[in-house]
Amino acid sequence: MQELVTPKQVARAIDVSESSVKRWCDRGIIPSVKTAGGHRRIPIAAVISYLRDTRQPLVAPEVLGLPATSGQTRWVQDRALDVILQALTAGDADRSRQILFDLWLAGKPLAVIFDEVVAPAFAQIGQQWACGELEIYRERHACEIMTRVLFEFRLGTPPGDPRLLALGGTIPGDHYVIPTTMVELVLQSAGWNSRSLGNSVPFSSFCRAILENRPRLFWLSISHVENAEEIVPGVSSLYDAMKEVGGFLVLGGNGLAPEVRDQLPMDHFCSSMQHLVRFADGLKAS
Amino acid sequence: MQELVTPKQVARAIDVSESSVKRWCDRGIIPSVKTAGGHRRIPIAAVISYLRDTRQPLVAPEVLGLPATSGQTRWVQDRALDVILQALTAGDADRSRQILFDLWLAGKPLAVIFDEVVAPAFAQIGQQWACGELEIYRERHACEIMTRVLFEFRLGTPPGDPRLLALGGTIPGDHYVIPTTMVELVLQSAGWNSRSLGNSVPFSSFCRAILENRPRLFWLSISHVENAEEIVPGVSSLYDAMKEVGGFLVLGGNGLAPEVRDQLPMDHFCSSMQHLVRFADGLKAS
DNA sequence: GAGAAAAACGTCCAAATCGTTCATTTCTGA
DNA sequence: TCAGAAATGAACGATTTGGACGTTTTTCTC
Repeated sequence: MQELVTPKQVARAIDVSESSVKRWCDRGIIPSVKTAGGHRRIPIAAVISYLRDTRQPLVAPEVLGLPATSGQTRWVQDRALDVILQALTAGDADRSRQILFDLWLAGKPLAVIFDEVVAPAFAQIGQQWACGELEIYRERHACEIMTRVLFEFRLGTPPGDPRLLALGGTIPGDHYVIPTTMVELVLQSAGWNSRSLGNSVPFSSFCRAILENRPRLFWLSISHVENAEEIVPGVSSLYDAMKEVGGFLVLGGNGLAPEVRDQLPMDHFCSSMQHLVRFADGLKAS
Repeated sequence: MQELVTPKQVARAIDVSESSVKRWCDRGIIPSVKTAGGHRRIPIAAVISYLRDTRQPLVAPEVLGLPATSGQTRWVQDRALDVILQALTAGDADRSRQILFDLWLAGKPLAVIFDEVVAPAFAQIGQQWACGELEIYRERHACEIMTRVLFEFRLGTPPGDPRLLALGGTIPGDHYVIPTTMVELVLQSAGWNSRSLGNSVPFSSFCRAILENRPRLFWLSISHVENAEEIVPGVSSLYDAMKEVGGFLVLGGNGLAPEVRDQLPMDHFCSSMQHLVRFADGLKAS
């Protein structure tokens, strides 16, 4: 735990301008020290006591909850996975939110956070669960917590261009909410008007959704396949529908065996959220 | 999303003069904090609870970054069910949120809103879907929208007493997120520290969760029963676990046949969210 | 260890907010 | 109905705040 933080961090944490924090430091309202070069460093204890004095709520505690990010400090990225894994399996929602929010404040794109922290964390949780090392309820609770945190992020991203409609969801029998929510979020943050239609939607109904809403992009998040023989005809029908409305079909998720994947008609297969963003950006440009 | 707002913003949002807002802050009618320089900062939560208490209309919610309101609360209360049904089946997330937020601002308790608007709406949606009058994807999308709106409400309710731990979830094969989320929310607004452990959790793992976390209350939201023969032994094991930790088991949901329900050991069966609140309040008192 | 990118520095200024005062409007009870 | 009390909204100079700017320090990378 870092003892000293910068005025910028304090400003974000208590929702005032950096100028004010600097002024208060200089006036001694917030005790601070200076580096040899004249940069202010504020002890966390000083921030806490200031907040107590003014009765102010800590607007963004996550900024102070972790060691200084100061932009690109490696520390957070390297340890984020370990720390969030621990928090998620312990059912600590606040800490999980804190870690992701801190990365976001540090300027990391959502796609990177999802690829490098969230996805690996749940891969490991899934593995531990499969090995019997982790109680099922802890795995479920971790999913529940992450779902909530993702929804909170959703509130922070501005609505996308209404003309860039992206729809998607999961196929019958696939109840994993997190991946399709991540896709929705990532596309939204890339400027799309994206909405997940939900989990376990039959192919035929997806087709109707496509024909009725005419999205420019349609995604399928495939984490689990219940009926293998339905996949090929189902995806084919979606592909045909997308061609009819002049849009593109994107698939993703690690529930598909490679030999099945090769049989499926699609415009793109995304092995990561960052791939998806690149493809979606290319589509936007055209 | 901005946590703290200025008196001027509040004044514009509820269409009163800035002077009045300042006076209310100073008198404590609207709790507020001050910056080091003496400027007032008002937590949005304080504004909302003031509006709820005084039944004042929120004229310009966008100033505070809040969802739109119709302003016509009376009209909304009468026709809320019809209007939200229409919005949900049309996939209009903003309008659905607006209706519920209007009701909430008008001072309706969450339990009442859920019992009289949300539950009937989804009952009807489910019926239309079963009759084939409604595309499946529309039903799923409606669920998706409601899930998101419910999570937004979750942010508005203060955290409960940490000693009043309530846990719950749904049984294997039950993937309905909305009811268990509503229970979590209602208990939270009743002052409990409640968390849904997730969907489709095996009974044995629920037992572990109970023994490890020792909740005072445990709920099961039963919307769908996959294996009828598992129910009686499963619920019995939960009941025994709750008795071991000195807590109470509550069941709810319309997925249970009456003859099955009578065989199940439990402390209370809740046919509505308002019943649940009453039971939980009684528990709190003791 | 040097070069480059990012963050923080100090300073300045327009805009916002402060506390106060004072008409005006609204409420209340005889 | 009307006088007095209470609340509201507007106006004022003094103070605080937030953002912009070019310069300096820190951090990252090679």
